[in-house]
Amino acid sequence: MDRTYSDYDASSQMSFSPSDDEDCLSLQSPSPFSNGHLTSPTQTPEKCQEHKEEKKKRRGRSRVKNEAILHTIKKTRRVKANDRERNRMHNLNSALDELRSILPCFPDDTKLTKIETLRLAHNYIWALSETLRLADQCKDKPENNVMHPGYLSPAGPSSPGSDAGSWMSTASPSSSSFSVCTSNPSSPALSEDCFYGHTENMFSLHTMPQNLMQQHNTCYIQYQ
DNA sequence: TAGGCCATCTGGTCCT
DNA sequence: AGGACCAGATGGCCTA
Repeated sequence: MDRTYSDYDASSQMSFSPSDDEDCLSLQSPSPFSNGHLTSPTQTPEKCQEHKEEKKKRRGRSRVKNEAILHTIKKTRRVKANDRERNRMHNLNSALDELRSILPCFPDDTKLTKIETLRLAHNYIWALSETLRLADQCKDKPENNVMHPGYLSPAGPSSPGSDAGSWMSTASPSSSSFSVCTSNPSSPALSEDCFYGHTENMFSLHTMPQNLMQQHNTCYIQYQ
């Protein structure tokens, strides 16, 4: 069972060597001569002076020991904080791994970086939402049974309303602009570099929508 | 070898 | 008071 810091503080006092205890006791507890100063009639002025110097030395030693104890306490707290921080980061990484595992179809041999994972997840969510939105539109207008959402085509949207390049991009929104992605401010940003350069980390353009068709009966969506 | 990514440590700040 | 969270620093590993 772990000790709390206060536990440690208390127990650390018990870790003194016997001589430490003796020093502390002699400084803190009443001496046979009472109240910490010499009242014995047998004390000479010389002995009194020696005793004062001895007390001064002991106080000095005690201060050094107290500083050492504080240092030890700080060090112990730091070690525990480091341990917690390590665990926290491990939990964060586990969550990222879970996220990676549900992002479809990236090659098993290449692990998405953290930033790629987050951006891909963002774009994936956006694409799912967009697909559902289009499916709802199709329900409302059954006569329009063929749709071509623009984000399914590398060439860009087929109409201004079905916009936005590719949801599979992991590019930074701050990276270079790509005309396809600028038509809808709510869509994930996309860079040309990413669109053409990082696709080895992504799944096929058509994979996700086909899955979605099966899952959501969005059978009106067709591909070229 | 430079640059990217990552794990870890660390001190500060906020929250309970 | 103690834990959670955060951001900066640092060093190791890998790749182009």
